[in-house]
Amino acid sequence: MRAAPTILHLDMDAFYASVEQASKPSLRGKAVIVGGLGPRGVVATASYEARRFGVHSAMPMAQARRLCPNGAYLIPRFRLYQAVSEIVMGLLRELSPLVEPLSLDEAFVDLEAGGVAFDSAAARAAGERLRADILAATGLSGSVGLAGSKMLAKVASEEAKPAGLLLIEPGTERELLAPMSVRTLPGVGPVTGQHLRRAGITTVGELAEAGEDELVRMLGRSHGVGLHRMALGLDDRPVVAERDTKSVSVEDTFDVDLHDRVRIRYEVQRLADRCVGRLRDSGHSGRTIVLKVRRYDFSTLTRSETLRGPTDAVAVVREAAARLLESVDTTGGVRLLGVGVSGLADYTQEDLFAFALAAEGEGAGLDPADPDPAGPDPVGLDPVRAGAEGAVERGPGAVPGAPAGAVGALGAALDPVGGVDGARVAGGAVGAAEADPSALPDGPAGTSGTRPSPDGGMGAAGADGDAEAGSDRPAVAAEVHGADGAPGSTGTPGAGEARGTVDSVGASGASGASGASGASGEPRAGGGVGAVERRWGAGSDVWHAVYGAGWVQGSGVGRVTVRFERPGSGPGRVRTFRVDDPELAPSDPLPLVGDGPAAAAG
DNA sequence: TCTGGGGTCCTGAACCAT
DNA sequence: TCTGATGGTTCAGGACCC
Repeated sequence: MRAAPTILHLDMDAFYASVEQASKPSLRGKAVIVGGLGPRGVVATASYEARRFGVHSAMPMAQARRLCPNGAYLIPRFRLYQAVSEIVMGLLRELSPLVEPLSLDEAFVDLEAGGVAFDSAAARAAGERLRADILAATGLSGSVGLAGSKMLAKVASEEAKPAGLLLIEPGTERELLAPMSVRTLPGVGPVTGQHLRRAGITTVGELAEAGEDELVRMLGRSHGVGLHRMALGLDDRPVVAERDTKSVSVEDTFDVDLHDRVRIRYEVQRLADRCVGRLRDSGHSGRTIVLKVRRYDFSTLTRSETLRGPTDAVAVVREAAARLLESVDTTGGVRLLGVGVSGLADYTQEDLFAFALAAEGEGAGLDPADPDPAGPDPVGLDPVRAGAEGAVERGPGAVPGAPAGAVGALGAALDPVGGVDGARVAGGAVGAAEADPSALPDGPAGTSGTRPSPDGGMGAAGADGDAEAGSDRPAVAAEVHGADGAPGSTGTPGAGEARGTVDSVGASGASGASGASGASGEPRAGGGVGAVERRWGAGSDVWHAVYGAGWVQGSGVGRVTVRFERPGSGPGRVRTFRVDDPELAPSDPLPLVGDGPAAAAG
């Protein structure tokens, strides 16, 4: 707690939704909801227009649709948000070397460390200047809180929202905090809040009066002491520029609960592959492997295993995850699976055992984690080590069609009864014709998985996968209703079994779309040389040789509807083309302002 | 109504070594 | 050798955050 309000907290307003509105002028002033579009999706961000309908973050998407049926529902485009975030963080670093990012849209800045401000007046001026600079550089608004501690700066920015600045003068904090809800304090969520309410404590003032001993008794030592200090406005935590990553994990929620044990094992393997890919990207190895299982009733359990030394070997992580799975009862169904690695080291210990195992198991098709060791791994190599990112990331998402087809085939091949899972995937998703055989876990399944799609035409909507597999482009699927009355493309939720990650949300839209939209095209893939029909994901950016930049508002029945507008323009006109119009091509997002994020976002 | 994904931190139990 | 105290590590679960 310092004597001058020189800790700044920046919070961008409705960040994802604001970026989408900035990038698509026709959505400005409209209710925009960004999040997962699958049947189990939740809202990541809602624009302030959507919040007026009662839509808010973490709300189930189905509920949001009921509250705001005419909103524009969009899949997150994290690459674009990241690019915008980098611009904002760059502006913060001009203020001080001590910048502590909390997420893409939030950060603390120590203004004293930057020599920018040592008193209230200078801090306020710096905050105002920052807001103006962010607006000029990105076209977006952010809210700024200034105080003598991180906690109070965060409270201040929350109070300042939207598009404001609030400075809490040291000495006034207790008075300011006293009437506020206990939920205002960081660390008080729904559970603790309820706990406190039952004890008759609803405001920060009451929390301060309760006394440390009482809070320790109720909440435990660490939480109780910390919360009491917060209630008194005491917080000495410094702004920390660099924070070490402690764990890396990936998880998928399935649109339909999984029952088939073979399928569950297969998904765990794929998650292990993706997790190792992420681990290596971050330059880490890790000792503790964690398996997470959320069951049909939403109960969650974790199982972990600590190895003798850190590893980043696919085979080792796969095997450990498979062992952990054996100790879990999945009767009744599984809605989520996750694999994580903690106990990170920033070096990779050469694990000879792992190498031996990898060479023996993955190369020779003897991977003990392979559900069908008899079939040689079509990839033939550690997909991560070999740099075949597609194989790793393809998964549920980047490539809705491929894995769905693959998985469906797996289910169908291994479940003589017809495998509810497999059957549904195969029926809804499709794209088997485009499914990369390397995505299949074994030979026979691969064979059946690569049969031509019976749907044909738009029925193959789910299969945009391979085009995206090797690209960094996020799956861009969206449903836009009411933007100007153009028909939105509503999928058939639940028809597929795509999962809820970012990319898999795309998959969800795609597989569910079954002829509507949701499938993204083949960005930079060379125009899909074969007989593959091009498909366009609603919300994705395109370029037309005559009309210029636009974005896909919907597609179906061999047609794609594009709205031609750019961040700097007014709302644009809508035109419809054949999906194979040679003058229409996918493109990268345009910069929101000037030459901003586009290049970086590409 | 029906609950994402990727994290961090804390607590308590069990186990082991000293 | 047995017992108890103590402390570190591992494991599992839960709460919270964005």
